[in-house]
Amino acid sequence: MPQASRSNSKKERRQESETLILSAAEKVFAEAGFGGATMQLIADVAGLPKANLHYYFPTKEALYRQVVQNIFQIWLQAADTFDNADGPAEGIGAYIDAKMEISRRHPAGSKVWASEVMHRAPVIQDYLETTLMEWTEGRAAIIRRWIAEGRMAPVNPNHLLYMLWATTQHYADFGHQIETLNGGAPLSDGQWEEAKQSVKEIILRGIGVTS
Amino acid sequence: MPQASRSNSKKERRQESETLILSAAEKVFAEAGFGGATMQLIADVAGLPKANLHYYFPTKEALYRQVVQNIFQIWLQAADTFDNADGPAEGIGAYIDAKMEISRRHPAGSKVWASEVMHRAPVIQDYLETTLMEWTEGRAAIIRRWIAEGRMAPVNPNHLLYMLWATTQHYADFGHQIETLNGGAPLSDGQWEEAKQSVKEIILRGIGVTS
DNA sequence: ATTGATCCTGACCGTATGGTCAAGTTCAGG
DNA sequence: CCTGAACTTGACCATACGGTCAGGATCAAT
Repeated sequence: MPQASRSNSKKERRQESETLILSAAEKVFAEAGFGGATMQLIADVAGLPKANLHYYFPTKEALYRQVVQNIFQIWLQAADTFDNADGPAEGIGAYIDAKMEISRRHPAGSKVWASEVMHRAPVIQDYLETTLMEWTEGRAAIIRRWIAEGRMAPVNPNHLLYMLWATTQHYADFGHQIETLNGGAPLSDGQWEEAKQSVKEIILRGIGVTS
Repeated sequence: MPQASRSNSKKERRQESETLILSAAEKVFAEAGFGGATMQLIADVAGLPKANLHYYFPTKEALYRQVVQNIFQIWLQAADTFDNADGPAEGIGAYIDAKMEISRRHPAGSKVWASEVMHRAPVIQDYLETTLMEWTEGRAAIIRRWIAEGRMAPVNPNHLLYMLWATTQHYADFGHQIETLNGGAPLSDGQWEEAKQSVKEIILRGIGVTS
């Protein structure tokens, strides 16, 4: 009988190897960019021989594509906070919290995403045109409703969303700059909290919401 | 006698060649990243043989370094608007205008800068630690003074600056995403104006300044 | 017209990279 | 215990890359 209970079934080991490789790849792609990353370095970080990587992912591009898609999923997940909200203060506030948390927990992923978009999205252009487009229009509609209901100032929804993305992701993508300006030390727990509060405070007040 | 009046003196031609190469390099580095860019492609874009590039710039890294330094100069130039201002509305408003204009006019440069910082600033770390650090502290002091004078809300100056950088540079670095969400078309003149106004409106209101 | 310095470039070189492969190892299922 | 499929990996290959160089072209100064 198949040993479903054993911790290392064949399927599970495959899953583990893929996760290990994807995690190493995310780091290396974030630090070196797609062009600067090498399969050898990813293999070293993962602690596997290079040929093994090509067993699980046929090409460097396939591996990269998987990394980017994983990030995109996390990115979209933060959307829930927006939908289930009662109003702008709660919805946008929670969205900022969620995205700041992503910047803090997945800085490498954020950088890979930024790099991909900066280079004209060679592998996820279709996602931008479909999923992201729909997501954006949906949230813009919610914002417009809030405005119509007089619950926030009449601002352009798209530019508000861009500001939310820009500001929150900045803490991951430009984390090194922030760290340098912080005297070379990563932001402490308290400083992260302060960052989150600052962003929320300025933006919420900026759209006429008194939290 | 040296032909100082002739349009193509030796010095001028050297200058022209260097500018041509730097311009091509900026484009290619922005589109492919440092690792993905090739000297051959830069040469093709510049319309010169590859060996010629190595005559003016000994290595790929030296060329890249020059590109990054040029961007940094433009970046710092926008600071003037901050210093010569009477108060937060004028100072920060003008700074946003200036940085939005940079995003519009130098999108490639902005991307190169972003890429450099994202990759832990391998070639301009010293600039971050000296020039940028001083610049930031100087502007933070101005903001603190404005706050003390009761001319704006008491916000953390550093996080305000990060927000200004993030939001304005987003329009260059993530221009492709914005373009896609705009139906595939670059922002029109009017849309750029709207973007600028939106950013200024939300941030100025967000820091308690009624422009 | 001569000359020396600067500029230009095709051909070349060593290396590192993405990817392949064949021979071996492991292991679930019978 | 056998067997075949899934997995692992050291050795290898073709290519593309950054960089070099020798020889020629250009041109300001005399």
